[in-house]
Parts: sequence; C-alpha cells; structure tokens
Amino acid sequence: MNIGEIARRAGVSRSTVSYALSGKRAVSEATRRRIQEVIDELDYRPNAAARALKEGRTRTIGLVIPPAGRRLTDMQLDFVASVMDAAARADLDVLLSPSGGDHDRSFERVVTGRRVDGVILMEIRLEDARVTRLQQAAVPFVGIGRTAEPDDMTWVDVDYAGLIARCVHHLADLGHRHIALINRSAELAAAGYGPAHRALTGFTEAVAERGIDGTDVCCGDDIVSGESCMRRILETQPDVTAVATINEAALPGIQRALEQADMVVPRDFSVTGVAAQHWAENFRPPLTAADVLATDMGARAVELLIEKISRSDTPPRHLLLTPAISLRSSTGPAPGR
Amino acid sequence: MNIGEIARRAGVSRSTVSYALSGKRAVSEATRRRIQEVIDELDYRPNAAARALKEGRTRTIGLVIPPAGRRLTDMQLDFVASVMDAAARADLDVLLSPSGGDHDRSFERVVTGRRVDGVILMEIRLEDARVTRLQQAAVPFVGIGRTAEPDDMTWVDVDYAGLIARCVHHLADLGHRHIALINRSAELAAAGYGPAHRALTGFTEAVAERGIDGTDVCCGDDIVSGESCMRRILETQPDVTAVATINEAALPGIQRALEQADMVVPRDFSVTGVAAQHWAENFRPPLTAADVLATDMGARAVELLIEKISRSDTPPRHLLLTPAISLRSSTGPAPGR
DNA sequence: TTGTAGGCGTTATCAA
DNA sequence: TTGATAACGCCTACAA
Repeated sequence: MNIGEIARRAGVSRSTVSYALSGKRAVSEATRRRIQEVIDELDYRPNAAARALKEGRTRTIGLVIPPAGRRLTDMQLDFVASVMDAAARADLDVLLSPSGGDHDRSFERVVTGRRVDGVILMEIRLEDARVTRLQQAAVPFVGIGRTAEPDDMTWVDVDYAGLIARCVHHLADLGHRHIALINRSAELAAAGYGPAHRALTGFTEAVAERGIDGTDVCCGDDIVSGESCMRRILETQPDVTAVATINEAALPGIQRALEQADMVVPRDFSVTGVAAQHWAENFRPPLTAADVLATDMGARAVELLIEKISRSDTPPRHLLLTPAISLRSSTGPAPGR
Repeated sequence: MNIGEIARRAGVSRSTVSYALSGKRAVSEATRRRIQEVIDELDYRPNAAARALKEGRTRTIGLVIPPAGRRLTDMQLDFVASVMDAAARADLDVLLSPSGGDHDRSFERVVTGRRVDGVILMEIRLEDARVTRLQQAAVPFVGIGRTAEPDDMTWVDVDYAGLIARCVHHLADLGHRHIALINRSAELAAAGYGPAHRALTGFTEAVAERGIDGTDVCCGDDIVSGESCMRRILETQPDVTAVATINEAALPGIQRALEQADMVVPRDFSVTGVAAQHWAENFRPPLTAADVLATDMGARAVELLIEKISRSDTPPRHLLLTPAISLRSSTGPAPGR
C-alpha cells in the first residue's frame, strides 16, 4: 500500500494526498474527507524509509547502552525507560545499540549509516573513542556522563564527586572517624568509568579535608560481591563505622553482611551513598542517600538531543545533577561516643 | 556523502561502487582497491533509508516490551539483552517499542509504517489485540508467551503450568501438606497475563492430584510486596510449610519475611519456584528452582523471526520451554514429621 | 569488466 | 484548490 494507490482510489494526485496528510497546503474539506476515508479503509501509513530518504531525517534516535552480558543497574534501567518514554512523547522511535568496544558494527551502523537523527550515549568513559567517533561523523549526540575533556560536548551527568563528598561530611558531622567507600567494580574503574573515578576523588578530598581516615574498595555490581566486600571490611578494618557507596546493586549484599555480623544499622554502623530511590527505600532501615532521579535525566537528555538535532549550531550544554541527600534512617552517631 | 560522490572520486560509475560493496558482480582488483581507498578516506557507508526503500526491507526488527513505568523483571531484562545480542550477530538493528495498550502510536508506527521487517512481542496476554493487529497487517512476528488460541501464531513460551506442577509434586514428595503459590501481581492476572493464569492452573491441578492443601496469592513484582505477602501467609496460614513462586522480584522480600519470623530455610520452611538463575543463586540458601534460560529464549526467538521474515509461508512454530528444576538447598522435608 | 537507466515511495517545487 | 514532476540514494537489469 502506497500513497499512489490512495491517490488513485480517492481520485486525486499523490501530492494532494501528501498535503492532506501533512497539512502543509490547504486541501478542500471534501477531498480531505474522501482521502481520509480511503486511508482509514486501507489502513495506510506512509513508508518510513521513503519519507526518511526524502526528508533527510529518520525520526529515530539511537540509544547506546552498555554491552549485553553486563546487567544494567536499576538506575540505568530507569534511565532507559525514561528515554523511551520521552522519545515516545515526541513521536521518536528508539534504536538500541549495545556497544562497549570501539569497533562495533552495530555502533558503526548507527553512527554512520544515517539510521538515526541523533544519539544518546550511555556509560561514557573518561577517554571514550565513541565520543570522538560521533564528533567526527557530525552526529548530534548527548552523553550520559562526560569524558575527561567534557567542554566541547553536550552531556548530562550526576555529580558523584560532590555527592560522595557530602556523604563524607554528613558522616564526619556524626562523629565517624573511620569510613569506607564502596565503589563500582574494578573492571569499570580500570576502563576509566567516570563515576567510579569521580566518586573516589570526592571521597579522598573530603576525607582529607575533615582529617578522618578513609579507605576505598571496588566492588562488583551484584549482591554477592556486596556481601563479601562488606564482610571483608568488617573483618580487616574493625575501626570502620560507616560506609558510603555508589554501588546500588551491592546494597542488599551490604545489608546481609551487616546482619550476619549482628550489626544494627544505624546504631552500630552507618550506611549512605548514591542510589536510585527504589533501592534506598528498599534498604532496611531506609537508606539516607542522594536519590538520583534517573527518570528526570532521561527526559532532559532527550530534550537536549532534540534541540541539538533541530539546530546543529547550538553550543554544548552541560547539566550536572546534584540531587539532595534524603535523610532517612541508615545513618547515626558513631558508636562508642 | 553518497555513492555518486564515491564513484566520481574513484573515476567509476555508481553501479561499480555498489557492486564492489555487495560483491554481486565481479570487479577488477585494481578498481576495487581504488574504490575502497576512497570509501575509507571519506568514511562512507550506504544510506540505510535509501537501501531500505530499494530493497523493501529495513534490516531492523522491532522489540515490543512492556510499557515504561513498570520495571522489567530480571528475566525479561535477560531476555531483552539476549535478543539484542542475537540480533547484533545477525547484523540486525533493534527498534524498541514500549507498548502495552491497544492504541499506541509507537506500536502503530512499528506495525504499519514498515519500520521493521518483523517484531518480537513480549508479555502477551491471553487475549491480545496486538497479536490480531500484527496478523492483519501481515507483519512477521514471534510472541514471547502465547494467547488463549495460540495455534496460528509462532511463539516461544515457558511452561509455567508444568513447572509449577513439578514444584508442587516435589514439595508433596517431601511431605508438605499445606503449600502456597506466590503469583505475579493482581493487575497482571486481571489483564489476562498468561504465566499468571497458567501457573495457577498448574498449581491447582497438581495440588488436587496430590490431595494436599493449596492456596494462592497475588503479589506485586517487588521486594516490599514479597515481604508483606510472605508475612501475611505466615500469620494467617500457620499450617503452610512451603511456597512455590513465579515472582522472582519478590524473592528477596520472601527471604526477609522468613528471616524476621525466625524461620530457617529449609529446616522450618521450603521455598521453590521458577526464576532466573541469577535470582535463584542469590537466594539464601540457594533456591531449588526451574532456571529459565532467558538468554537462550532470546536467541531462539530471533532465529524463528529471521526464518519467518525470509520465508513468509513458514507454518507457525511453537517452542514450549520446560527447563529442569535445579536442586539446590531451599527445599527439605516438611517440618514436624 | 564496466556503464546506463529506471524505480523503490515520499515530499516539495513549479504550473495551472 | 489541485496536478505533474523532479529529486532523495540506492540497487540491479540490461547494454556494451
């Protein structure tokens, strides 16, 4: 079924059908209705490829997610869902590309085959070849996260450094003198994953500023890793009375290890950090944490991308989110004071 | 950048470039290399829309997932990841459409705008308007799950009825006389979600067959719901000594409620069901459960879809997965015997 | 071994 | 108010 067939049956020309559909030219009410009847009857919809070819845009955006095999964190999942939602509201389709490595056919197709009008690039590393690739291919894109040299690209990011620093200050205010940072996995850190590095920076600086003792550990993004990681801290560093974490997937494991060590939160031990609201509220007791509004982030990223697509001369924009820390009940005064 | 420009710079005709790229016609080594050099230099790749228009296919498949707002279960997430993976291996792109309702613009675009060559439709309900829609639009598709009348469509599904029945028999063999089924949410059941209904059917029949006492409850897909659900069972039905569940997201909550009631698994209480391996192994103690290989399902679904796309006359195919129940350590003899 | 030309389904310009 | 027609970029049958 194509526009010519509709035109034939309605007894008009193809252009009239096109204009009746787009509204870019006046069409008499009578013919408009006749055309609409035929369209309804035959369930016609314009061929997307032909339209894309003619208009030079696909009405599709690419969403580059971390590669399959690694499970998305809940925060990332919320983000993906909110991108889908925002895109749907703008009548944009979303093409998913799971790309981690540099030479990835799926990513190359998206970038250079004009399959999409723009790209949202998740999980950016401090040095990221994909960013360079998108820039040289002149594909509009928005980064979720930022590289080490972020000024010449548009991005949305969470201020992990600032948030973890706040957590440290909060704990120090409560009298804790020995605290630990439970970071993301060693693999991610080694790959130059920004949040891992920036959280560590914020932690180190804040700990130094307050003159307290801080150690940091990497921890896999899963319950079992969280449990063994927390257990190791309890065993090898008995002085530690509080942890801050950006590893939400490890939280249930952290909780389990504390329970097994008969540590009551927050009486014996304090826990805080950065997490999706969902995780914070599922912790027992509810976690004092910076609630990242991943939902909001997705919508903002789509907005920025749409802007960049429609006017390619827009200067780079940066959105550094610093959500407030919700005081719940997982932090308390340092024990023994 | 288009094929004409490449041809011009290489000093050949457009068709020669096209043939050099596709290999469908012999091209002399010298010109082939000259063309390749230009292509490399200019980083050319064929325009996907033009190719799709000419060839009548998009090399893209649609993946219709449950609507945003509801979090995907881990099993669903694994499935999505494996579809992405299988599609990438076949050099297919994946267009994501979060569509639950019947009149959904995103779904309609996918179905009828020729945006994709075929569709994988997740979370099918017993009566599902989307199935009818795809059939009448003659879009090749594979269902994940099946309707009440599944014979005339191709699908891949998990045999929840059979698996839950097996769980019941396993528990009955261990001497349990009062067991409960923790099902998916009441909303899903009300919407006619197949697994919820079929699990209940399998449960009811097996319980009757063994002459034991069974109750079933619906439970939200989250930790908090799992906890309150399990607690209610313990309080109101003290006879119950075991549960079977298909609600993996509720498992941590189930565990928490049991711990708080000082129930030791499997000494005082047995737990079993159907879950992604990931969840089963994270349960304490590890869950005796049917490990659904969502990863495998995705690959199979893509295979079936590719077959259906390439030969539209293929008869409907049905793949009912019945994974084995992995005996771990969350089930034991009924207490007090 | 290579070139020419037509058409895929749309939109938009130019005429009427 | 409407119609004819020329692109958009690619592929491929037909010619040479």
